[in-house]
Amino acid sequence: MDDERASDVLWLRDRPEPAPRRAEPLSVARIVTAAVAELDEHGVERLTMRRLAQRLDVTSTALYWHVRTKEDVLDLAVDHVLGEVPIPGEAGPRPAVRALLVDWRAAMLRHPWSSVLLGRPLLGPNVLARIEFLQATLVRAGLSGVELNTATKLLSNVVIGTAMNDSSWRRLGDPAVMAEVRAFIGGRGDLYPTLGSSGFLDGGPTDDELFERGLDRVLDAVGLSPPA
Amino acid sequence: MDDERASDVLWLRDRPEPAPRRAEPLSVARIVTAAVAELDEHGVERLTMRRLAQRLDVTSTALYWHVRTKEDVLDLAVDHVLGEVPIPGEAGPRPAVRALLVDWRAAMLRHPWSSVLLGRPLLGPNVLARIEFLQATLVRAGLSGVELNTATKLLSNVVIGTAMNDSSWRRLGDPAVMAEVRAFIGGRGDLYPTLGSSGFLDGGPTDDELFERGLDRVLDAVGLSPPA
DNA sequence: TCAGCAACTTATCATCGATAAGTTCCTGAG
DNA sequence: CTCAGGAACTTATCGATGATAAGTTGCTGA
Repeated sequence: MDDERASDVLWLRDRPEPAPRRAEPLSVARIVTAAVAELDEHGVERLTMRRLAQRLDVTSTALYWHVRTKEDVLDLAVDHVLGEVPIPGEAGPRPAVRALLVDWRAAMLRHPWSSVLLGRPLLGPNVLARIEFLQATLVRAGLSGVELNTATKLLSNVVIGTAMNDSSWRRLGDPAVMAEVRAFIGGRGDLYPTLGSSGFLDGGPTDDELFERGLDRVLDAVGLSPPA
Repeated sequence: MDDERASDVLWLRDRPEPAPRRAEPLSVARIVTAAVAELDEHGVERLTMRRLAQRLDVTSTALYWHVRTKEDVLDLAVDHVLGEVPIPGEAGPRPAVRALLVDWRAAMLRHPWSSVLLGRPLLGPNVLARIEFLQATLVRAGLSGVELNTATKLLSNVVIGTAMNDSSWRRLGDPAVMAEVRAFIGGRGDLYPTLGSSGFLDGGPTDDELFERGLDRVLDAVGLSPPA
């Protein structure tokens, strides 16, 4: 791609082959799809404009025709992940909110790199649509004013926090490393007596169960009528 | 530092001046302090091993004597921020937990770059000490088993989520940009009817107030005896 | 038919993280 | 007193990376 030199001598150079006729032209959509795939496979630190271009069979500079910076690509990728979150249909406010948030978290955990990229303001259309739905549903449940905004922020914070935490643990995946961590903390009973023996690090319910338990508590606390 | 060429001709080169006698030698602690300062001033994307070295009046490669990679520096910087969070003294469980979490959030918002770096597992001594305190206090309040771990995760997730969200909004600080965002969302009443009119983006209580309100709800929900 | 623009490629930068190979100064054993 | 040796640096250098500038190509419509 970026390499591949031609001869310096004019007459020895290959004639510019029939030009393979690009099947489908590049587009922002294709770039984003490729970026998400690349991120899923190799993680955020290995996403390079060149690697991305290679995957699309283009030179890296071609990307800049469709996209202004690499950051644009990352923003688009994050919003793409949120596009995977289904917006609940007809349902009572509580089940609707619960489903939205559970799926939101699940989508982020399917793409663990996405939580690393939450640093910048989330303003993509997919994010906004989900926050709009969240808040609209809370309104439907009778919230308003300060209570409404408290609940909106609290709920989205819980999801983002959990995605952040759980996916970062998941990212160090290697069970050997995980065992090392447990051994380190468990071995320092002087410093971490509670953490070492509470089952916080191992055993017990899965992340998902703990999250859903916590979420139900928050939904209660926020004033969404408890499940029948 | 890294530049500054000498003559190629041996006899024309300056004699190696008296060697300014380094006052205090480099150390991991000094590196971290400088890193935090640099991050506070210029943000995460401008932290460079060279800039960091320059601030310490050393060449960039000198840093690698004390630190293995740049990531080490970032990990240390994040843990340093958590070191600023005071561990509450004698107090009832609820006020203690509340104070810890409020201060935790405040520390992260004082260093808005820190939330961007939460991607990796938090295993520094300062983080662990605070999580240990959190969980120990919850035990003191009577929690145990699944309830305990649910509460621990939920509470830390709420803090991390809020730090993430609020600091990313704060980071786009420029009121002009903020106004632009508001105008964009408010102008799309077709897409975002609720968000545009709920005061979610502007007016009303500050981030801090909304956070503390939400936190109190969660503390209730988690089974910490409500305040007297 | 040909001007002109969209959609690329080639060439090239400055900058970055990191390694390898010196260099210098201080310390302590003899 | 000295001098070996290691701690704490510096110089030189590498390959990658994000990004820009300046071509090049081929389709389209007047």
